[in-house]
Amino acid sequence: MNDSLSIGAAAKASGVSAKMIRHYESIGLLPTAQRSNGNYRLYGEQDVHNLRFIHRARSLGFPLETIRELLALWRNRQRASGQVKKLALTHVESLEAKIREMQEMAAALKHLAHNCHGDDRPDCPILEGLATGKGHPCH
Amino acid sequence: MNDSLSIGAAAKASGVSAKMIRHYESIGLLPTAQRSNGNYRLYGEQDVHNLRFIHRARSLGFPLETIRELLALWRNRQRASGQVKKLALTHVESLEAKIREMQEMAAALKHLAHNCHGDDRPDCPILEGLATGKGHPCH
DNA sequence: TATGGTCCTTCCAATCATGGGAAGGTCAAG
DNA sequence: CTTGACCTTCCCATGATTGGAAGGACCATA
Repeated sequence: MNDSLSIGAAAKASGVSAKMIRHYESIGLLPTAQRSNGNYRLYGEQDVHNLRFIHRARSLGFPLETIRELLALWRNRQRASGQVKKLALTHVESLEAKIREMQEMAAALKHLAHNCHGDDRPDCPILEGLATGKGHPCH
Repeated sequence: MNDSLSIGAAAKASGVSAKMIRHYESIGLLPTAQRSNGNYRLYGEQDVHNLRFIHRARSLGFPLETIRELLALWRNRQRASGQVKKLALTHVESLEAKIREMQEMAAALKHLAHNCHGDDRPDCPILEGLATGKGHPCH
């Protein structure tokens, strides 16, 4: 055996689960893996690099379709860094939009909860807020 | 015809789409709707109240299973407000956890993008960061 | 060599909330 | 009676990931 890894070993080495490695191959995010005599997938150093790249991009929240583009740019040594930066900043904007949205939810909810004594009594401004729309984010 | 609304009218009145109203009924979040002669669903004032409650709770990010509990508490006049408050604050925590996570992603990505000139040249710290793990959130 | 344990294979299904669309029934107005 | 807007049910798709079943392959040790 040379320096090839089984899918389980590649999973440990890259941080991507074996399940996901198969999935990424099936949707064409990864090239078809080499196979052993026993039909096991085999992974080399370059494959593990690819997997780690994907793992890091996922951990930054990039959707798989964007990762597909990032991989293509990564492999293309004639790429323009502007293209990469644009993908990154677009993603930052969508992250920040979601963050703002959730911050509004949390703030509205904390406001409602603040006025709720939270004991055994049935009186509850949270339910009232949900029922009437008072103290509700603009919508 | 009395004060009953069709599903489309109830959708407009509540902000919940007709598609979703049917879905909520199918998963037991809403009671089975009354039917007209022609088998159309009919909604009264109380149903629209329910739908608006659900719509507001969704807009605060509550998952449907929690909304199911909130509806039960809303209907139960012997509820303890502490139960409601607990559901609300648990949800606030999960919102804040997700917010923190996404803020870390955005910060790491902005850091990488900050060092990328973003022009026609191929040199790109963002791709390098993804490839090597430098400037990466603790993981 | 038999056997068990661990890895691998493929395929199918579930999550969560929502929406799209097909094929067909109902209803009001013209 | 036709037209068009609405309704019905049913199936499928999204995005990323995980779970499991059923079966084959590999390897160590007894």
